[in-house]
Amino acid sequence: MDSASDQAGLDHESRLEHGDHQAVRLWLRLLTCTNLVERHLRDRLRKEFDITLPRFDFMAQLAREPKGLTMGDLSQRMMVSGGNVSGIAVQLEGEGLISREPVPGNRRAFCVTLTRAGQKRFAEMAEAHEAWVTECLGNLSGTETEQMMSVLKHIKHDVSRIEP
Amino acid sequence: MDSASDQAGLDHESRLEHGDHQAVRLWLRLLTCTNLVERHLRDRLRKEFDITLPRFDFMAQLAREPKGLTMGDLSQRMMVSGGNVSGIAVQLEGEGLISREPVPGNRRAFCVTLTRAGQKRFAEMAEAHEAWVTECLGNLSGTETEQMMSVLKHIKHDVSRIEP
DNA sequence: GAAAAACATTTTATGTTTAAAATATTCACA
DNA sequence: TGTGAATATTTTAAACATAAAATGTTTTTC
Repeated sequence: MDSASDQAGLDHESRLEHGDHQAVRLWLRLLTCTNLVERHLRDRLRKEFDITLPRFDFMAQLAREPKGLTMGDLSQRMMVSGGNVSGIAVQLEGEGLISREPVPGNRRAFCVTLTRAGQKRFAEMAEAHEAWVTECLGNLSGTETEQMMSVLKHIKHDVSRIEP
Repeated sequence: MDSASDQAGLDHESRLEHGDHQAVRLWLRLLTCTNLVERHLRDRLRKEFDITLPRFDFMAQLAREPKGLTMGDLSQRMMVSGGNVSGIAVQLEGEGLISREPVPGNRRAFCVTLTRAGQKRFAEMAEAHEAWVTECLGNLSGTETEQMMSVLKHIKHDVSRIEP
C-alpha cells in the first residue's frame, strides 16, 4: 500500500515542489481569472454608477422577474444569506429603487419589485455592464466559449454531488 | 397619453429575453461555478482546521517562498488590499504561525516568514486542501483541463489589456 | 382546537474586504 | 543638502457576509 500509492519515491519535500498538481493549478487559475473580471466589473460599476456589485446583482434578479420576488427567493438566487439580502434591501428601498409590499395571502413574506425609477436606473447599468462583460469575455472564439460552458457545467455537476 | 402609448412593456420584456448574450451567460456561469468551489473549500477549511480562506492563502504564499515576502509582495500576490494583508498578519502573528522581522537595509519593510509551527500547520492543511480541490476539479478529462487552462489564459490576457 | 413544527424575515454580533487617509521611510535631483 | 515624489505599511470608515437568535406567521398533528 505504501509503495504503491507513494508517488514514485516523491517525498514530502519534493511534494512541495511538484505539489501544484493539475487540479490545483487549474483551480488557482480559475480563481485568479474570475477575481480579475469581477474586480474589473465592480470598479467600473462603482466609478460609472456609484453602485456596488451586490446591489447590482440584487436589482438584476428583480429585473428578470417583473412579477417580483420574495426575500427568500432573492437570498437563494444570489446565493447569499438572508440577513445579507435584508440589509441590501433596506438600502435600495431607502434610495427608492425597489419597493417591498406585503403578499396578499401570506403575511410573512414580502414581494420585492423594482420601482419605475429602479427599472430605469437598472436598464442603464445593465447596458453598460453587458458591454463590459463582452469586453472581457467576448473575444473568445465560438469554440472556446462552448468548451468553457461545457467544462464549467461538468465542474458544477461534480461539486454539487459532493456538497451534501 | 398614458393609457395608449405606455404599453411598451413588450420592448422591455424582449430586451430581457435576448439580453443574455453569450458573453454574459458565460460570465454568470463562470462566477457561479467559481463561487461554488470557493465556498466548498472555505467551509471545509473552517470545519476541519478552523481557519479562513484568506489566512490559508496568506500562508500558502509564504510556503512557496521560504526566504520570506514583504507585506507589499503578499498584497500583490494575493490580489487584495494592503490593509487586508495587514489585518491578517496581525492575527497570524498572534497565533505564532508567522513572524515579521525588519529588513536590514530598509526600515519601511517587513520580511514575513512562516514560523516552524506555521510550516507544520500549513503542511497538514495543504495536503487536505489539495485533496478537496482534486475532489472538485479532478474528474475532468485531460482534454477538458487543457481546454480550460487555455481559455482562462486567453481571458486573463484579454482582461489585463483593458485594465490600464 | 391547542401545542408543536415549519416558515419568512429581521436583528445582532462578529469578521472580511475595500478605498482612502495617515504615518513613516527612502529616493531623486536640482 | 533639502525638498518633493515615491514607497511600505497601518489605521479608519463603510459596505458586505455569515451564523445564530429573535420575531411573527402559517401549517401540521394529535
